[in-house]
Amino acid sequence: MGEPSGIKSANNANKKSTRSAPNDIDSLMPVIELLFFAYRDFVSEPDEILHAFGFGRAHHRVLHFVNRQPGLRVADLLDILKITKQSLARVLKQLVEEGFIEQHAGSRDRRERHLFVTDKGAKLAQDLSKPHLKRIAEALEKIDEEHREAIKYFLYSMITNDDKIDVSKLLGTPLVYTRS
Amino acid sequence: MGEPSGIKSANNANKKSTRSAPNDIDSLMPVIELLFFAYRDFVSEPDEILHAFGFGRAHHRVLHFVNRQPGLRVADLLDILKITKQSLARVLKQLVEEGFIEQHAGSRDRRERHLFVTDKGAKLAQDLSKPHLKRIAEALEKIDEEHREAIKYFLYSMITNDDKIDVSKLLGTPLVYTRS
DNA sequence: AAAATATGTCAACATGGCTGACGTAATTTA
DNA sequence: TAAATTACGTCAGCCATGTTGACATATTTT
Repeated sequence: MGEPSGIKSANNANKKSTRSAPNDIDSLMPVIELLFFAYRDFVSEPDEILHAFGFGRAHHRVLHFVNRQPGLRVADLLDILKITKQSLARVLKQLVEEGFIEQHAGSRDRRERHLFVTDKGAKLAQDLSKPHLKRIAEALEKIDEEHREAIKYFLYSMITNDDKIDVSKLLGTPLVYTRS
Repeated sequence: MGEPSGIKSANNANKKSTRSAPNDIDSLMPVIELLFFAYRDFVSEPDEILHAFGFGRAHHRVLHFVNRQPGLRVADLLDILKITKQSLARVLKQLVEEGFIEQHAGSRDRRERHLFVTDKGAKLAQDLSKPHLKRIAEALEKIDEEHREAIKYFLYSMITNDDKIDVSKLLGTPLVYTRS
């Protein structure tokens, strides 16, 4: 993540760059609403696919993160999803029973359950990611690299401070967020 | 919305600007995840406030949009939220009964119910928006105007095409999205 | 041997989606 | 003007997914 070139590191030192984009309520409210609309529609296509499998968004999230990080432990998943183990257990159990995810006891610590997608699970994860990747690719295609960094930086900034480090590790970004 | 300066209007004509930001899966996946984490944490603070009132996210959405657009009709709200009237009725009823929202029959068409927040409703809407505005303001403070436009453009791009016009109208943005 | 940890499970509850069916008042249309 | 359509409300029930609390089991750490 870090701070791309266009990100101000000083405290609003550059007056000019802030022109016509004040941080008043009327400028910020549309961003709140854009986040709502973006998320509303972003999840809509996967939701339809999931429904055909008798699954829901909760299954999607589990499958996604297990697919992306093979060997993830249950505890890791709880940290990522921020739900209770009972909530997770319900959907994870279904995914395991229906052959989308496999569990293997840890070799060093055999209490741990390491999670892996099966071929079937990988296939579904890929199908679910397709509409997401398409939306994002089509949007970013028209956006310069510098701006893409700003977009990622903005989304990253929406994360609660205490969780930023965890997320940046998870995303494979070695940089730790620091306030300017 | 429109297309800010940094947005490419040609079909990837400028090779240089795309360097080190390919649209491969490994570059795009973190954006999917950032959207998840951003939303997960974005709603977390309002959720806590709502809980103290015995309300949930559904109440928040209704209150937010009615507050932002006084006189909104029930049908408008259904279009915005994309839920069924039965789902809306449940939360709207509570908000009306508890004095956060008022309904007034339309003057031209008396079948219509126009919705307005009461003072109490406006106060709660404001309290709920505070953590949102804070997160966004702090993030955007460090971001140049040009990049801010890119961020809004990106979020707008996540919206399903058929709904883009509605949203741009709602946001008070006169520009209609057009593909380049 | 005792304590802590990782995970699983049972039971019950709340929120907020959904479908389907039906009702009522007001407006529009044939 | 009678009939159709529209805007909205409501009843009933189902499903997904969040919650809390309590307890069990295996394994590792102290």
